[in-house]
Amino acid sequence: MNDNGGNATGTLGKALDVLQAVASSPHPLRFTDLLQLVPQPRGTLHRQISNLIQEGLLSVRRDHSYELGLTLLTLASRAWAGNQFRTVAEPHLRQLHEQTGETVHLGVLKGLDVIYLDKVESRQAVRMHSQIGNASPAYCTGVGKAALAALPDMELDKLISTISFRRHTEHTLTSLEALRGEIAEIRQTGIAFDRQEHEPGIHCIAAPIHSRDRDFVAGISTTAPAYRISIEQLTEWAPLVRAAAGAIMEDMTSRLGPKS
Amino acid sequence: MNDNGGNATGTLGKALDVLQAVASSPHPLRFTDLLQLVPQPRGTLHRQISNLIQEGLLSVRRDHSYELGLTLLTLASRAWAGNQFRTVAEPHLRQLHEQTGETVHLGVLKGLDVIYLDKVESRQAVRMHSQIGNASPAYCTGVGKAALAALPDMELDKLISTISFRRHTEHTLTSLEALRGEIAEIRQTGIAFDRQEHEPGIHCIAAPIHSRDRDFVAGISTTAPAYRISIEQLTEWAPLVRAAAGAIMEDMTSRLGPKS
DNA sequence: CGGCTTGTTCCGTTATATGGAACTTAATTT
DNA sequence: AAATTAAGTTCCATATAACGGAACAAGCCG
Repeated sequence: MNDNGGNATGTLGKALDVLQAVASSPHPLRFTDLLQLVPQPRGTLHRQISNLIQEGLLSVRRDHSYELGLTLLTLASRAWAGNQFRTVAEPHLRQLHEQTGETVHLGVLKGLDVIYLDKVESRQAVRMHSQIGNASPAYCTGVGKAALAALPDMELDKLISTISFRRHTEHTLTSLEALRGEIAEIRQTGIAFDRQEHEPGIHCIAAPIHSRDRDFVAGISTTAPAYRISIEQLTEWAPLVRAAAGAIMEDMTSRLGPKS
Repeated sequence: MNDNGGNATGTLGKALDVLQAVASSPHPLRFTDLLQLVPQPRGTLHRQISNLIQEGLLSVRRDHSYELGLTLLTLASRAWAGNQFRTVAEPHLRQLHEQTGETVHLGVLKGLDVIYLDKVESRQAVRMHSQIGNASPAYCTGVGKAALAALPDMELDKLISTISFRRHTEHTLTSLEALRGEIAEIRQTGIAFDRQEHEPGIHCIAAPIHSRDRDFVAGISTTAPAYRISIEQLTEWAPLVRAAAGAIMEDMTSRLGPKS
C-alpha cells in the first residue's frame, strides 16, 4: 500500500528500495524487472542485489526471480517479541478478547497506513500470521480511523489530504469529507467503527491509543463477521474497547519516563 | 543463537551488525551499550543508527534505548507471504495437521540453526506468532536434526564440528558422537525424533525435506506435549510425516525448473 | 559547583559505492 | 544449426558517501 518508490537516502536507503520493490510486487521479479522498478544502472543494481543476498535479505529462486530472505523473518521475530508497546498492550488485548470472545487487533499508524502489531484470534484462523506486520490503509480500517482521530489537527490535515481513496467494498469511505466527518465523530465518542469498509462481511469497533504528546498513535479493535455479530452487539462493547485503550495508554505512560 | 558478531561486509553488513546486536540482546540497549557490542567509533555508530532509524529499521524509546523498527515487521510479513517454499508446503502442513490433530512445523536449515517458516497450531496457542522466524539450534530440534541428516556428508561434518552444545533439558544431546549416531539413524529411517531435547515435556517426530541437489534443506514435524501423546503414538505417525515431506519435495521439484 | 559520563555534530580524509562499458551466457528467431 | 537479441555478470577509473577523530552539548552524580 505504502509505496516507497525511490526515496534513496544513502546506501542503506537504496538497498531498502530494492527490498521494497521486491516486497511490493505481486509477481516474482527477475533482474530486468527490478531494473525498471529501481532506477539504477545495471552494474550497480547487480552489486546491490549481491550484497542483499549475501546478507540473507534477499534470495534467488531457481528461475532467477527474487524473494525476500529469511533474515527478515528472524529479525522481525525479535522485533515483535521485543517491541515495548506491544508487550505492554498484550495483556489488555487478551482481556478484551476474553470479554468479547472475538478477534482483537492492535495496530499503529505509520504514514497513511496501519501496521498490525498484534492480534488475538477467536479461533484457529487460517492464514493469520500474515496479518501481523501487514500494512492496510488507515482510512478504511477501524484502528486506522481511530488512530487518525488521535492526531493533532495540523498533522491530520496534512496527512489525509494526500490520501488516494480506493473503494474496497461498497461501504468504503471514498471522500475526504466523509472521512473528516467520521473523524469528528470518533473524537466525540472515542469510538471508531469499520462498517464493512475494508472487507465485505467484516466489521469492527475500535478505539484510539496515543501517547501524551502524540509521538505515537495507535488503535485497538474488536473484529467480527457481520453475519454472526450485529452492529448493535458491537456497539455494546464500546465501553470495553475504550477501557482497554485507556488501560494501555495508562500502562504506557507510566512505563515511559514523563518526557524526553 | 546464531551470533552474527561482527562480519561487516560493506556498508550494508555493518548496518546489519547493528540490527543484529539490538536483536540479540535480551536487555534494551542504549547508545553506549551498542558502542561496546559494535566496534565502531562513536561518530560512525551514531550516524549508522540515525540512518537505521530514518529507514524505520530501528526506533528509539523514551529512555534512549533502541528497539527494532516496524519496517522489519512489514517486510517480514511480505517475505512470509511470498516465500515460495512455504507456499508450496502449506497445504501439506495443513493436511498433516488434519491427520494428527497436533501442531505442525516447517523449518529450514540456516547454518547451525533452524528457522521456523510456518506452523499450523492445534489450538489457540498463547504466544505463537513469535515462533515464526525464530531460530533454534538444529541439534536439539526435530526439524533441525532431520535437516542435518539431509546434508551431504562433507557439508554435514564441516557444519556440526563447530557446534557448541548446550544442555537445554536433561535429554538434550550434548556430544558430537551422540548427534552423529542419531543422524545415521535418521538417514536409515527417514524419521527424526526430538525426545524432549529442546523443551521439557515437548517431543516431536520429524522428516527431512531437501531439493534434489540439496541447495536447500528443511524439515517438517508434528509436535505434542508428552503428557498427552505418548512416544509410541508419535511413532505411529511416521508414515504420515514422511509422506508429507515427500509430497512437499515432489511439489517443489516440479515447481522449480530441473536445474539452473 | 565541578568533574564525569553520555549523547550529538562537524569536517577533512579515505574507503566504498557508483555506473559506463565490455564481456558471457542464455533464449529466440531465421 | 547459425545468427540475433536479450539477460545476466564482471571490471575499473571516478565521484560520492562513509569514516572517525575531535570538539561540542547535555545530563548526572558526587
